[in-house]
Amino acid sequence: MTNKKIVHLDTTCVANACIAHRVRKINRVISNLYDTAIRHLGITVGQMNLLVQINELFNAKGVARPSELGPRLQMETSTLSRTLDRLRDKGFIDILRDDKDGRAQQLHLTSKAYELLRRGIAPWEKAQQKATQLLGSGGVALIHRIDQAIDADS
Amino acid sequence: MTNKKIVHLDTTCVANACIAHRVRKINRVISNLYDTAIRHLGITVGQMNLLVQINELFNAKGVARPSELGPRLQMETSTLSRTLDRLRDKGFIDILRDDKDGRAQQLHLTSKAYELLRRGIAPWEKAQQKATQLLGSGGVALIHRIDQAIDADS
DNA sequence: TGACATTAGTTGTAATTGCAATTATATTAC
DNA sequence: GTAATATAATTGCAATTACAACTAATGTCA
Repeated sequence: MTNKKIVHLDTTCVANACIAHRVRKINRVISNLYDTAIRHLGITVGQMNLLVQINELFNAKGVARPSELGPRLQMETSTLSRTLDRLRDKGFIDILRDDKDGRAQQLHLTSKAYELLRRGIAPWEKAQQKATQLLGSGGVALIHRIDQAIDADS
Repeated sequence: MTNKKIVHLDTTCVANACIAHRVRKINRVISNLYDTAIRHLGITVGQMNLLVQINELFNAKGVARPSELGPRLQMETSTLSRTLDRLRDKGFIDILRDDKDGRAQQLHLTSKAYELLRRGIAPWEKAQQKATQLLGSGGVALIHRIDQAIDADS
């Protein structure tokens, strides 16, 4: 009297092995950690990271363009476009036409954005600490390695 | 004549270290891989994984309820609720009231869902292979460990 | 039994994400 | 120099995600 149940389809392999399933789950948990930590600033992790990347690009090259942010973040142009709109509507960036190239745009952080980033660093660090605890130092190192592999691949 | 540029704010630490930034980026790339592989089936990775989890729960316990899927996937009830609605609208599941508990529901895969899962396994394997190549075998193992750490934490 | 708390699920609102199709500008090739 | 091609960004559509506030049913305890 074993095998009482009729199993219509065995999906254990997919269930146990699927990388996408796990990555998406990890993403939900980690993103939530940071979103919760900075919610009181009226911004999400995605938005904060975007502001940071704009700042990095600007500091490194003197100019930040959407066309460079997309590949850097492995993000669709359309997604980026609308996230930038939202950041502009919230007063965190100015979106200017590029003189040299009529198709392109230049992104500038406003003083409100600098202020926000300054205030955001402490709560970000707390979330980062929790995430590190959750992932373990090996996990964190690995996330960085995977990230580099993805950049190299693209 | 070094330091020509005025750097308003140094965000290199956040830019280089942020775990959320990387996890979200990895999620975009990996999810895309699977979505592309199974798009012709008219379903997304998220939906396929949900069907698989419903099947797993059903095979293991004889019944699959939303209230068990949420914690299992680290997903909000509200998100789950609407994803299930969509799967029902597409004809992949039946959502029945639970006799024993008037608040709860029982989820049943339809034959259309079983058919879909059978056809989905081959493309899933191809995506899985690409993902494994991208992450490396050590990477895959660590993703699993992180996933377990998250489950243990909750 | 009846009040209070807990649990299961839904709905309003908003952000993130991507595909497909489109507009507008710039570049290349002939 | 014009035609074809490539690049930058936007918009329509749909799915994923979560918080907050809600309804409905169950469980507790006094």
